[in-house]
Amino acid sequence: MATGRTHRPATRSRGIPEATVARLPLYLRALTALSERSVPTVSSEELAAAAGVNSAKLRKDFSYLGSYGTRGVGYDVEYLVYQISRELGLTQDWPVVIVGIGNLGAALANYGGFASRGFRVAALIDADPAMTGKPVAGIAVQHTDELEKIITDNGVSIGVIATPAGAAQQVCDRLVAAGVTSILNFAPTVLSVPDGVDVRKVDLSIELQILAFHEQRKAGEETGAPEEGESAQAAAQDTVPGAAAVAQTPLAPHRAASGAGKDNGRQGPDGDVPAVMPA
Amino acid sequence: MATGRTHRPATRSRGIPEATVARLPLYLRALTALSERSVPTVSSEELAAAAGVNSAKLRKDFSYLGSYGTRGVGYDVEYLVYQISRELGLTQDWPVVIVGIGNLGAALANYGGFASRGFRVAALIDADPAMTGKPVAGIAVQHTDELEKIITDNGVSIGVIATPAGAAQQVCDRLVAAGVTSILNFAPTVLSVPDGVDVRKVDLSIELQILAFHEQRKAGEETGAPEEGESAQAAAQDTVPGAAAVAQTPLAPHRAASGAGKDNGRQGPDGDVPAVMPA
DNA sequence: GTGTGTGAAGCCTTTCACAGCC
DNA sequence: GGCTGTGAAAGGCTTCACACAC
Repeated sequence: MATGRTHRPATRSRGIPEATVARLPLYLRALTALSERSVPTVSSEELAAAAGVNSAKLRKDFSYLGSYGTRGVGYDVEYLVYQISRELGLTQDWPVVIVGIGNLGAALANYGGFASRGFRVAALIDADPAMTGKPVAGIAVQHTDELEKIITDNGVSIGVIATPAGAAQQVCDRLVAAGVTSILNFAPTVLSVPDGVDVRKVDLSIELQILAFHEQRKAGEETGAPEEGESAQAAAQDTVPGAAAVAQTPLAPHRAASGAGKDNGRQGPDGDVPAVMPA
Repeated sequence: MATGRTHRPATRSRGIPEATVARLPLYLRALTALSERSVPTVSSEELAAAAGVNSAKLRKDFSYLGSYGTRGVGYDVEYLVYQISRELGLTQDWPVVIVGIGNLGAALANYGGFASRGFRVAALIDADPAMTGKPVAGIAVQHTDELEKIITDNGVSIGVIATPAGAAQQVCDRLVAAGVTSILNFAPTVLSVPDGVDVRKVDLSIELQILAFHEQRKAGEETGAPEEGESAQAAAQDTVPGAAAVAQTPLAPHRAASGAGKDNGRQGPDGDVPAVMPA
């Protein structure tokens, strides 16, 4: 590795840390809310509170984008909205396909936040012939056979996989072969993709398990041995007093996926292909 | 801060890094798959590939749990499954309530991975009287009025919020007041919670925006100025050759939430209360 | 020989604290 | 006086590389 990033003239550097990128959408949402309330400017302290981070972090984050604030005053809301949108690439239109129109796929298709952020559902795709033609969220579901054509015709570069785990790798391969270079994966599988393809993973089961871990710890503390409980628990507390222990959408290590793609044809535990993203 | 963690006799230390905790479910899933194929032992290299991480990280992670491997051989699959399950608190039963039975709530209710990991859907709750009594995933939906009673009667400590953003904070407050201490939030809002309550956030819109950011960068590189593109892109590549740039469920800073709970009554952009988790 | 367990090094992220500009 | 922008310090996570156990 020995990546670049080392020194770089601060001139609007291309080198925004992943952790910062992951928080930009948070700021953007808070700013959008302010914008709708016609708030003209906001301080780092206020915005940070609205976004659920601390102000030092926010200022540092913004410093990677440039100097968009005014000392002694704060940030211009509209201007920041624009700058962050541009940085995130939301000023352009991103056609998206959703593959796997089960309960989850339907939920995603109905998700209002799509359109408002530059994303457009270009197509819904499902392998079940019975689904073909059925309208979901006002869009007729298309059969998997059409996948390649849909991707090409619409110039889709972002795909969402909401299929059962057993189908995910195969769908992924087809998406990638057809030209998709970013994938949001809801199936509980490790996808292996070629170089240059981004995959992000959302996994309900994992989130719950992490919660259970902390929950268990709490229970253990109040009951049996208080021991030296400080570690995880105590580290909480941030800017605001009345709030703690919240893990916001965390940062993204941006690391490589596994291979071992072989046994991906296998299904997880549970019955065969439960309604939505089996474990 | 100056947290503990400093030195600690390696005796099954209480101080597993958050990043490690976030990966345990990944290992557990891979191990479960191996277990079903009756694979008796596995090396760090193999398991790491199956889980989509590199082997050094995996070994380091396991070292926080204890020395469960055998040098020159590997790890006993069944034993590891048990140890990780125990560590995550999955050997006990966790009753869970899901609040907000729209498209997403229904998807979650139908999610097969619940039961198989020690989680049990104790109740489905929705504010719409028309939903009350309707069976979803074999469970009759109950009205929000019953929320407190349900929590208490079932000893629920984990709640899932799948309501529109406008309702999330209020639901959260009621859950917490009734005794819930861990919340998985699908609504695109910053929840403010009292000390000692864990919140994890899953947000589709944010994930897509992060993808768009990288996607935009790719486009910029191949088209206009190749500049000094290496930064983000190059940092990819891990263990396996044929795979890169995957951001697996990232680590969790485990930080405090915002206040500013005031304007949470406000709705996001988009129409009013779209089907599922509006932006 | 093989593969784990782990100190040490390196990198990234967060936090601090204050100079500088309005 | 207030608030941003940012070096510097601190902390945490990942990677390296090798001793050690089987």
